[in-house]
Amino acid sequence: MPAHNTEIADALDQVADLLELEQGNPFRIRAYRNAARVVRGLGTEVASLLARGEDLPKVRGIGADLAGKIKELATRERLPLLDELRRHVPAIALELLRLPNLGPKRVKLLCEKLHIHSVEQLHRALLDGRVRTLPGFGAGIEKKLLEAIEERSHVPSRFKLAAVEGLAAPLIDHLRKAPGVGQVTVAGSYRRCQETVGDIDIVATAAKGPPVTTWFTQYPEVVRVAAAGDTRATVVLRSGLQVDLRIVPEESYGAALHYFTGSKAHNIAIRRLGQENGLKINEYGVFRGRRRIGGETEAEVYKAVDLPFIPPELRENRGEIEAAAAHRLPKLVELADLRGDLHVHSTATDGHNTIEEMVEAARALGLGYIAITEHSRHLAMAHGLDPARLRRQVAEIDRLNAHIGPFTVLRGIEVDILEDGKLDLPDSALAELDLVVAAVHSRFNLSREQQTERILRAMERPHFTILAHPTGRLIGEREPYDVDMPRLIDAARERGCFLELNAHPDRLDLTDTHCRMAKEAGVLVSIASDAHRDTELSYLRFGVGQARRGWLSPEDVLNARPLEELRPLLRRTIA
DNA sequence: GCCGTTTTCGGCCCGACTGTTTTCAGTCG
Repeated sequence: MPAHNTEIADALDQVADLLELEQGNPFRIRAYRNAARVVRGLGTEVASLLARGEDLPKVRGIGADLAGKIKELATRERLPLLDELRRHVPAIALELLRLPNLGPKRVKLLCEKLHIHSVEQLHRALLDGRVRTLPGFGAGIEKKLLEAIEERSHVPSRFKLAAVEGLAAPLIDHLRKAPGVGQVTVAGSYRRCQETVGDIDIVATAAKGPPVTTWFTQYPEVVRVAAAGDTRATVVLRSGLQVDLRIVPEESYGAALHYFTGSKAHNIAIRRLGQENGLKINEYGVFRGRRRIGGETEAEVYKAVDLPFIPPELRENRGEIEAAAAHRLPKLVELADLRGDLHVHSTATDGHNTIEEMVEAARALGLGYIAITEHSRHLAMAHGLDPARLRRQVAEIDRLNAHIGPFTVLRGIEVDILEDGKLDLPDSALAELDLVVAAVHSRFNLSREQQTERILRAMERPHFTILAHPTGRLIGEREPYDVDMPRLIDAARERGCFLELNAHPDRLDLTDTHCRMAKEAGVLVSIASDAHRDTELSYLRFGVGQARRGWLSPEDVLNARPLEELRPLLRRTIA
């Protein structure tokens, strides 16, 4: 059984953790972390590359040794180095490393001096006052660790974008009223539109920092102030979300925003470029010796290293720097590029608004068309449509289209893909429609081979247009079902059908790397809201964020096309 | 562990905050 990329990446990260605990060479540790990140973001499974007799792509930072280890993990699923390290380091050490304020040094002390073997034991040792007797520990750290252990059980470790949006907006409003504050911007993974966010980073400008950090820590939602200095502060909100604020002078705004937007890997690569050109780049600006040569805007930071501006969503050090240097950055899709939405529900099944209400909401967003795609009969709990009810809905849509003016409702369905790969409605019913969105809603636990075959068979059906939420995951709640995405993408290209990027903030699949694979294969992506009520059409913004992370341009997006260009593409799938 | 138009050895991004250190180590981002 060859290993998946995520498993390879986890193993490499674990090597890094273990080396850290052994206080190994920090640059060696970084090399392993970097390799883990590269493998995780790779479009293709390493194991299938090797099975096809191909080699790993050449990536800066992965030399002969790491490439060998990655291959070994992919094929043999074992790594002698990892086994060896595990023998030296107790398993609990890895777990303790995840706690705040515990790094390799303190973890080592805990294990060696207090013989801690579980988090519960640490908890007891903290309560007994044994921990504070160790060098480097004191009452302060004791308190923080106790808080962290007690908090751990009931706070989600990562937050979905939609949740963060709701928490960040009022905080930003609060900060804008701080004494002497200028700009206030959310940076970090939130600005990069990562699908989940561990904490939020805010960059603010002000001539004097302390009044702003004080104002910040007095925000009513703050339950704990983890740190507060003159220019930075960290708090935890009632929701459990951690917020870091950084205050810089106005002339450093761009450099600070760049620095705190990350990603870390992107920043390291940019700083390194600067260094090669004799520059020092930090959060205060770009410096040649002591002379500051830029940093008021992000564009100045990039200009200093001879690059054009790189959009935040691309900043993962996954080739964007090389692409920028070669002037081959994609022109990324924007929300305003979307002309319609190809996955929308109504009250006919499990939606909460009528088709007319959904049309009004779509119009208000500036869209020109939506497809009504109800569930099919197999999804009984959603009161899915049978052929007769579908026929009646089609007639209703035709009547509606006659008088809603410059807007079109497309006749669609979200048909279930049954376990054997058949679709839940007969071809005769599907033939009446403008498009058929097909989805897996059952039997998520099939083997990779079976699940892939099931979907491939469905794709062969004559009216199959779009594969909805292609991995079925619910972020933080349900793992994706096991499916060979490269094979699905290949099949979609051959078949001339499309993949959905479901914009619901709980789903957001395709993932960014899968979007990029689809783009490279020439398979168009439908960014669709899957709205079940009128307010959810605006979820398209999350889909666009994910699409941008996947390097998609307007021409890669099915519903960035006006209706007259869309229709022939949809018809092409009616084989 | 990686890498090279200064180098195949000796570098490797850079700074803030905390605590218990009384001048800085550990941790974090």
